[in-house]
Amino acid sequence: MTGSTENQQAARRSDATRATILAAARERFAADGYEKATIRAIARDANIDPSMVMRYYGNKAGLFAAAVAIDPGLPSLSVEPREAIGRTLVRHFLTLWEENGELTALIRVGATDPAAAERMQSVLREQLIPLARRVGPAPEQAPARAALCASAVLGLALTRYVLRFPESMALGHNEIVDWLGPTLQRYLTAPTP
Amino acid sequence: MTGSTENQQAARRSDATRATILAAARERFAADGYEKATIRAIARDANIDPSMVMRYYGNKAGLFAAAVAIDPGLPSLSVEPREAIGRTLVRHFLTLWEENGELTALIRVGATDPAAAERMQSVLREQLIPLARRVGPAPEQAPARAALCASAVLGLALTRYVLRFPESMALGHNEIVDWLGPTLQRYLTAPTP
DNA sequence: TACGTTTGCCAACACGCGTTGACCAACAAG
DNA sequence: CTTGTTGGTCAACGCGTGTTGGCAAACGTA
Repeated sequence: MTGSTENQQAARRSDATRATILAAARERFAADGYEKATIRAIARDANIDPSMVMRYYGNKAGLFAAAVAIDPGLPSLSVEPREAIGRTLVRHFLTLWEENGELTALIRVGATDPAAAERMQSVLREQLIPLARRVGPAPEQAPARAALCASAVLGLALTRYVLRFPESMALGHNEIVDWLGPTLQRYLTAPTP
Repeated sequence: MTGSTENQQAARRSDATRATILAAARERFAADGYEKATIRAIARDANIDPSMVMRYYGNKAGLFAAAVAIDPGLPSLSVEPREAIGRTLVRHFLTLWEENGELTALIRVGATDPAAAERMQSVLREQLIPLARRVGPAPEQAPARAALCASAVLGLALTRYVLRFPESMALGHNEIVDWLGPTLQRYLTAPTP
């Protein structure tokens, strides 16, 4: 409450710099992981001084938190036919992954940083498990079924976007949907084997 | 040739230290990744001086290379019935992963180090693709089918041993084989969807 | 014009890193 | 006992890191 009429923060002159830093940070974290993505390198990419990063984001951990603060919300799947959920999910994750590299950064960093790993786990807990509970046969199996789906999707992301196996990068979108779709469908809805 | 009768290297007094260093290095690399697993920390675990690591392994890269110098050879699958390859493969990888942590280290480091990533890729090329070519329907599809298998297996390893999702760690061995077995079986042998 | 705030750059700090070379103790051979 | 080799410790180097505080220019306002 500043007493002024403006309720939300006024647009500051430095917002452009803030955004530039954040964009450079996202690229560097996605490409190099946490330790190798140095503040100096990010600042060099953004054409500013390293001390500006500290001023605007506090410290390196704060920068990373701001860089990966996105929410990969699942689409409204309630309108989908139950037999197509697998394919729809794969398509959703595929486009999600290709259009913003924060998710690649999250895997790269999560491989060594427990905090980032927990952030990924929260997506599992708050989105994938509830979905499995809605569409699956037995509610108490939802965590296991969701975990299997996560392993399938993250496995593809790992080989394709992180490790960059040529054989995995060569797969076309439709090919991936055709192969992984039935897998997720089975993990979610098939009876216990 | 030293002129002595012994042809192969004699057992040296320092072999115990060498082994201790290597064991500590494996644990640290698996737990922390390449950058956070410092030579000083590894030496502290092994109760020796950091300079010994340099003397015996040259430099940090050499230490890591020695720590992950293992060959996850596939068992002789030619004797297996063709319909059980999926389940057999899953069981094989599962035991492989649990009894030596080098593979976890390889994923953790491969997430940020291209050299380690290439080492993983070589397993795909030299073992999984030939297998897919032997058991699959169309030889030219072998790389794609093998890449899908790798994504399934590595995805489970990622969520279970690297990110350590509780929901993934809670899965029992038989449960994993029952769910992932048919997936690999389909990736390897099913007709193109 | 004068003044306080914002935006940015520069130089430096303390720290931990990989790595090196000098030095000492234990052992084997003469 | 003497001598050369091996196993191991210690202290230090150069470097890059995250982080800090001071100072100069640009800006908005009166």
